[in-house]
Amino acid sequence: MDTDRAGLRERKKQETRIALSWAAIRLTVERGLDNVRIEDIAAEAGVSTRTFSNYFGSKGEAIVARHHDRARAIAAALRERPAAEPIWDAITQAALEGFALGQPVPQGHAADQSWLEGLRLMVAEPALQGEFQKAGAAAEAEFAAAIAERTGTDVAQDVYPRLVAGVVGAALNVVTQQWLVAEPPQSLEALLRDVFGRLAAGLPEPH
Amino acid sequence: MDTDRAGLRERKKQETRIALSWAAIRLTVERGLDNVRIEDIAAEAGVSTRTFSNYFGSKGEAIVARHHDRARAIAAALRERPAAEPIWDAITQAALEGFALGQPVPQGHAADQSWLEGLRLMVAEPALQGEFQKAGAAAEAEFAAAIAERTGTDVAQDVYPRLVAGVVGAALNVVTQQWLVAEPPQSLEALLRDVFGRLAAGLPEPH
DNA sequence: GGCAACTTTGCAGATTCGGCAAGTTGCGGT
DNA sequence: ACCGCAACTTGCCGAATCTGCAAAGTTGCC
Repeated sequence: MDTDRAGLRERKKQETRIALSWAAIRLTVERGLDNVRIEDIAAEAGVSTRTFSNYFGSKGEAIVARHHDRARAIAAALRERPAAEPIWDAITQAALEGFALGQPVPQGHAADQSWLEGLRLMVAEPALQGEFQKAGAAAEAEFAAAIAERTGTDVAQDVYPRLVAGVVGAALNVVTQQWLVAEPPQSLEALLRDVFGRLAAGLPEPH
Repeated sequence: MDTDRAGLRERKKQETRIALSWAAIRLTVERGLDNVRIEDIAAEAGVSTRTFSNYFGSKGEAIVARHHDRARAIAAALRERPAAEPIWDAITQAALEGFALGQPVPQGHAADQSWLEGLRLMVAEPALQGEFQKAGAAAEAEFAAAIAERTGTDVAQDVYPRLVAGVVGAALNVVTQQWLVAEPPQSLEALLRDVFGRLAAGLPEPH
């Protein structure tokens, strides 16, 4: 989390983690999930395969790590929003902040068409679906805690915070997917506002 | 799907599938996920390990198979609801029907305390979280299709059907979890009505 | 009865997973 | 500056999983 305040040790760990995750993503986008072995990812990141296992339990986990970090960033951002702010406004803002941080497309791949195509293939990979969901679920726990805190409810007793957290997670998934696929492209901000607006309105049927 | 109309062949396949899934669940509840090998599950169901792999790609898949089937049943039930019915009523009813079918606790384990305890441990298993979510996600595709059909929207273009499907999936997860943990126990019906009611109301903050 | 389609199964090779012990390196105390 | 501890990396190895392939056993249908 804190890329600044931390010893060399901690920094290096983060670097390896990110290097591994990114290597996993890049190779998967380029070759397809099945054509990437852990060995390749480790080599790409300059560590041993055994070290890979120290960081992630599987290929999927590594690939989804950035997704996971972003979700946690959003949860963290939510805690920072003023308590007086209506909850859906707060969530929308937190999501915007979280998405603003992580660049999903580092380096020079920004407008690369084949990269985008590979990305779409990757997120469509059935074996990764569960992994993405799992990452979201892990973050949802933090969400739920943040929401419980804000609304004075109890995570253990009340359904409310977990329900909102789950719904937000689902919404983020849909937004991410739609953003990736939409033709013509839509801005993340517009998508987020649209989706959270619908949620706050009780998901009325469109007509 | 059709346990009736089908040859002996199809019936046997379903039986094996269910036997495997249930063996996986039972052994996991009793011993814990890490102490169950595919070999054990296959033996329990009276087939070879190779056959296990013909049905499921992993232990996790086998364990969540029933969960998965139920989610699909709910999606199917939704299609049967009258088109005029308000959407949240239809979804609530479909969920009630879907849950009514699958007995999560066959045999004589119904009120068994240690069984319940094992179940809680099982659903808390991190390695299975993703699996559960994945099963839900697979069903969500059918949900989205059903909702799109009902509301005259387009799954590919509109965000609405996927958003609702995702939200419903999240809601079902929360309900299942709450139902399993709630002390004192709450009825599924009450939980479902509560949760879907909140969703339809735009998830207002409790006070 | 007999053929065609489907399912089960054993086997082998590739890959992944996780414990263990040895080697390295950052961090803090003296 | 020095030293010892704790953390991290790594290689090695065995257990477990996954998958293709071909043989053997079943089922459905004429």
